[in-house]
Amino acid sequence: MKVPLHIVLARRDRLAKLIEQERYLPVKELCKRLGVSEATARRDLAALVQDKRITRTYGGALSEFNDRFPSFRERRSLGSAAKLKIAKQAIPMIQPGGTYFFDSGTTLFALAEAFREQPASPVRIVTSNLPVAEILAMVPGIQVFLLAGQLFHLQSTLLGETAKRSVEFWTFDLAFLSAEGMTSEGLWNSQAEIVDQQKAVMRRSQRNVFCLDATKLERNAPHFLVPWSEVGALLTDASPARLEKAGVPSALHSFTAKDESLEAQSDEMPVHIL
Amino acid sequence: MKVPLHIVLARRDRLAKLIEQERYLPVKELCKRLGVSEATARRDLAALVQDKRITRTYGGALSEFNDRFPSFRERRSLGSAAKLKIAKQAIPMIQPGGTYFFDSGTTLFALAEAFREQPASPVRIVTSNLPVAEILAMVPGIQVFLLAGQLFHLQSTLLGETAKRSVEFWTFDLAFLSAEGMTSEGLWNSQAEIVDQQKAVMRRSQRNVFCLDATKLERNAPHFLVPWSEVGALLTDASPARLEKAGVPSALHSFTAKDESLEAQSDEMPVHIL
DNA sequence: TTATTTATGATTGCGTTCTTTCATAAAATG
DNA sequence: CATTTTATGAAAGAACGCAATCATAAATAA
Repeated sequence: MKVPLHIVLARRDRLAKLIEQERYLPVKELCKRLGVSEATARRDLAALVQDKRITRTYGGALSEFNDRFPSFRERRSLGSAAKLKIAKQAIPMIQPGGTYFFDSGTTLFALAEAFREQPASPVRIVTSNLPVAEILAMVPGIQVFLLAGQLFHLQSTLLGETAKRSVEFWTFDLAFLSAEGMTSEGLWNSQAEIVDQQKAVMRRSQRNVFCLDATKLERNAPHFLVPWSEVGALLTDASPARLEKAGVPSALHSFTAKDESLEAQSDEMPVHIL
Repeated sequence: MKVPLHIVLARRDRLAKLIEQERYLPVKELCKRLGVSEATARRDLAALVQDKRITRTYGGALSEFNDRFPSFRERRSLGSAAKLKIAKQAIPMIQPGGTYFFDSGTTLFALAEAFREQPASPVRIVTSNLPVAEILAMVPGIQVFLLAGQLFHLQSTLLGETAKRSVEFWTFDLAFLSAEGMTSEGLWNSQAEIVDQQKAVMRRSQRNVFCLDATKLERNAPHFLVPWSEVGALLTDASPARLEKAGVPSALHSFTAKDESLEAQSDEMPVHIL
């Protein structure tokens, strides 16, 4: 029989969390835990695969691991040229005495690694990104604060209601944020909880700077984050031509200083910033 | 046909590494990559399961994720005999469905390491102790929550006003706490911020269990934490005689089950609990 | 309210994986 | 060298998972 939509979505969320926690679960086990038939479990799994939140295997399901959410340590090494370019442009935005938020994701980890080499001091860094916290806590002059929240080891990030609430303790001079995809409408992310948290951060921040490499262009994700009108700045290695074609407002195409040596390492053109 | 033993073992090693790299591989894929029949692949997989190097699923195999972070394996060994004894006594107190607080400090890290080996499931673990969070977040069935707070790298712990406030989100069935010293008056700690946070935790917890090895006996520290009257239970490897001499109330000397094999490993006598 | 939509679980047929058995050929063993 | 041991792949049948179909009942829309 039909069931209210919010119940279905809540169950799928529970399902995704179960798989995230256990890393792998066979279909039968999922049926037992959710109290649904195999047919429904399969349908839910198919929906989560569609949203790229899990990976299906014969007889079960894995938490997402290969293309979009490899575990943090695996992802670190990938796509470093583009991320380095973005980081180089972001670092001058960090001024002594300020309070900055670092979002989850490998792009922000790359920024943290670069920032560690030429830190502004003193600064306060607030993050839900454990690897970021760990490397920056070692640097003299940097105070590192973690949000509260549930720790998901595959992403090494803190999420959930408590994370969102602990954002309210802060006001940020600037928040460095990331997303899974950008289209003409704006920015998208794959998990509702991440979006919620990011929105909470944006409300507490004077400026919001989004860091997305070119692979995110014209890519969709299940949850809408923000329209371009609310994006303060975009740091990317995508060319103006590609941004134009993807429908990113031209106000966000404007250049900052180019770094020729870095450009040579990437097939994309220079970094842009409003 | 029969094949030399070292070839077989080398192939199994390759197989284990493949699975570790990819986290999951279906049997057919393994056959292709190793150039063997399904029968042989299955037999190899069974051998690796026997050695606890992988986990088998219907249609494939998963890496055994504890082995994916070798740094934790190294750290596992440095738990002293006293801390192990305390951990062994603490673990039965952790019941499925409960919410538990793990304090900062190496004693609680040792407890977390022991708990990981025989976890109750499902449980919620709340901590300000980053190493504890990291190792427990990998265990299926354990939900790990971090408090907010400033990260102090030397102690790998979260402290400060935000940490204290984020304790207020929780109520604990039981809190495992540590301290720097115990005297006839009660328990002491070295940092005011730690004491503040511990007091906040104790207010939110139904039971408070303190874990202190015998070296803490008759040791002072600058900040007073609690009198013995407010201590729910004490887990220690100190003998009743020494506790008596140090002025610890005899109500806290009472025995639980002894573990003879463990006693032999320590110069101190058995673990006590109220 | 009535009508429409749709989430669900049961069923059926098909494809996949698993276990067991067996013959074979090469390694081990003496 | 002769004998024993055993790693291998093939095959058969059982067990299992999957996609498609369908009736049902509850949610949604009118």
